[in-house]
Amino acid sequence: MTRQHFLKIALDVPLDRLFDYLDGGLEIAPGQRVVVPFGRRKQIGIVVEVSDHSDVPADKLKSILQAFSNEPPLDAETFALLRFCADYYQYPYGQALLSALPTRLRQTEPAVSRKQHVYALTDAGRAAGMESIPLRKALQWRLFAALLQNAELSEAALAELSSGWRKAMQVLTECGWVQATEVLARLKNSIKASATEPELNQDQIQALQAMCETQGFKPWLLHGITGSGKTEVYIRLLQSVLAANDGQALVLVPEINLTPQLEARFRSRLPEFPMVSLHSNLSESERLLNWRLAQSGQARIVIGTRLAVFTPMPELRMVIVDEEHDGSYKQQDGMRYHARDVALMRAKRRNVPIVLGSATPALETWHNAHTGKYGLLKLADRAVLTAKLPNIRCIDVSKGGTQDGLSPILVEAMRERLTRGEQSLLFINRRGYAPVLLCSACNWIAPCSRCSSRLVVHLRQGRLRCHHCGHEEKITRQCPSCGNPDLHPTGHGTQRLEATLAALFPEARILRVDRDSTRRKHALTDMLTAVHADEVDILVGTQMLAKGHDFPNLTLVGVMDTDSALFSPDFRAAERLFAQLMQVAGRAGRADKAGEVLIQTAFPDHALFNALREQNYAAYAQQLLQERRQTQFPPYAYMVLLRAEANDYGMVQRFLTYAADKARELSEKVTIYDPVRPQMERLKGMERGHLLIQANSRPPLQRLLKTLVANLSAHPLNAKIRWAVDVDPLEF
DNA sequence: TTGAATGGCGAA
DNA sequence: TCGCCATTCAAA
Repeated sequence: MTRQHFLKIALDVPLDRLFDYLDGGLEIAPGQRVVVPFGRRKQIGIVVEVSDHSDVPADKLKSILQAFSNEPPLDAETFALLRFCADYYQYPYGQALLSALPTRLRQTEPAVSRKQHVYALTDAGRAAGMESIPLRKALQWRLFAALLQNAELSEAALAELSSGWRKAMQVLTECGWVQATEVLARLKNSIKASATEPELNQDQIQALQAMCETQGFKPWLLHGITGSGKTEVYIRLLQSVLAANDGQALVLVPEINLTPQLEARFRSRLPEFPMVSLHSNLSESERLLNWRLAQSGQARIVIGTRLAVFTPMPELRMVIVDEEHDGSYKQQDGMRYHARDVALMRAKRRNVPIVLGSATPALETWHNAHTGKYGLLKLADRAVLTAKLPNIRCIDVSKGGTQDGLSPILVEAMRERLTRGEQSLLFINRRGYAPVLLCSACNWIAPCSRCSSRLVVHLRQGRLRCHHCGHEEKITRQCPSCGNPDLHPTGHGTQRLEATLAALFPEARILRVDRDSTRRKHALTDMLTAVHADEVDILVGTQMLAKGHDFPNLTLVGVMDTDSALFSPDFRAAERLFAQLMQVAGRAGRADKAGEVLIQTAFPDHALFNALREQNYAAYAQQLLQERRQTQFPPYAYMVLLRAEANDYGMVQRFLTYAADKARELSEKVTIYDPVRPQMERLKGMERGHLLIQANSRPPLQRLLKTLVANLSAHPLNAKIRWAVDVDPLEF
């Protein structure tokens, strides 16, 4: 008689335990994906362990229905990493594990990813040229033209050109002008590089030397301003780490927008190392394919957004987290992990180095670099020696003097750029026309019905919009409170600024870049291309423009209104504002032209601006850290936020009060504050509240949370309200 | 989370 | 007493 095996299986259910199943006579290994009966439905599960005993009564055990034995199993390292995360972030293990997989692997069907191809012109095609395509075949023309511009095009890229590309491409292939290559094959024999290697400066050389000398786990903070050549350091590092063996490297970037840029640069400089990207804009099948290529070790470089931090990589030798201070690394629902922190943990468990790159590191990181926990490497100079740091000045607007939000000095500076044929960028962090609709008679302000926020005026569409819940209504002419027909859009948004500028500089070509104007697919890329082609004189945009884009002809950056962040109750507001302004300032004068940054503020003497003028992150960070130490905020304390929301605040309050009492009863060396309402009290019709828990070290917090979460799950209000534990919260 | 089981309560 | 809804509980 064969020995009975019990399978401990992780399921996508909100229960922090594994479920035992019988193997049904199948040969099953840990890491295998299986289909099991659960209640009265089917569920996908991952076998975590094969054991020869079970504590579950025999009559309760069921057999698995199906096993996907031909799929490569999930490795032990990934299990361990997600087990750690599930514990640390107080999230059910099964859900943590399943949510780290591509969607295709979370379905009960076998996961097939169709073979992907890339297309490139053949020599014959190149020789034949565009002329050989019949004039009337417009689509073939477009495809051919695109292939002339790009060495190769993926199916995804082609699908963006036209949905009917396959047929036209088939004709081109049959003529022998175009060659299709399977993606896997291409991974093995990549195209040869043509890009030249720039000379390194002294800082870069030293940084590389330091990093290459160490072995095993070592976190490095690579601190360098925009344009100081961080990317070049990454490239050289990847070269040296990957060339030595069959290793893999993981590169994280904050936003999808930034992956193509970095990817293109890596591809041209590191052609010998097959690379895949992972982010949520990929199609399901593409994501699965890339994930599998990483899992099999064929992809040597994986570049992706936060979700990529969990990608199985059997030969992982190095991790890079670019713009490590960026808040996008924090997952804001489900398992609320911070990808930078998970990456650090992963590197530590794997015993490999990790590089955190930033011009304005998170204070947590800066602190670690100064206590010696991380190695600190500075890139002080701009890598291109001719490029100068921008000149940053504040314009005092405390005594008014602005017209439609613009000060004469800023207008004059813009006029100068116009006459010189250079570009200006106005940075304003408010989209829409005006942030409020105000009644001049009774001071009524148009509110959102579902959130505790104001409706934003979108004049062109004639609508009022809530930027928090998406609620929309028509602009009212009459005040619903006093009947006064004189409602005024008040304050300035991107649309209004655009209109103001159009009136001020009728001859200028103005482009607005915000979430509204870039909603269309590829809109952002098209706009950036236009800026590069000098088809734009003045750019008006939100923080979207702050990140990662290099505009060589841009010599003036105007910053409109950031004062609210100076006095925000959020203790991280100043840190974030500084990072943001540094980043926008970096847009000015990157090539051979000196840039100028003008900041309109009513508080020109604020310490933040003083530090910014000198581009002295270190000094300002030191000051902020001192404040944090005095007030016992992170990084001098560890925080956990218990968030709760329900239709009725009474329930939220009862739940949080219970939680607070319970926590106080359980706590050792932990501070429990009283439940409070967040800045956004109501969101999408839900009344919100939260409870802050704080301690000087992590272990007591973790111990408390474990019991507290178990208690709360058993609480009668558990089902009635939505609640979540946010460990190391960024937003309050 | 989902789905089944339980129990309260108004209508018949 | 029936049937409907809301609440509670188990899931291997």
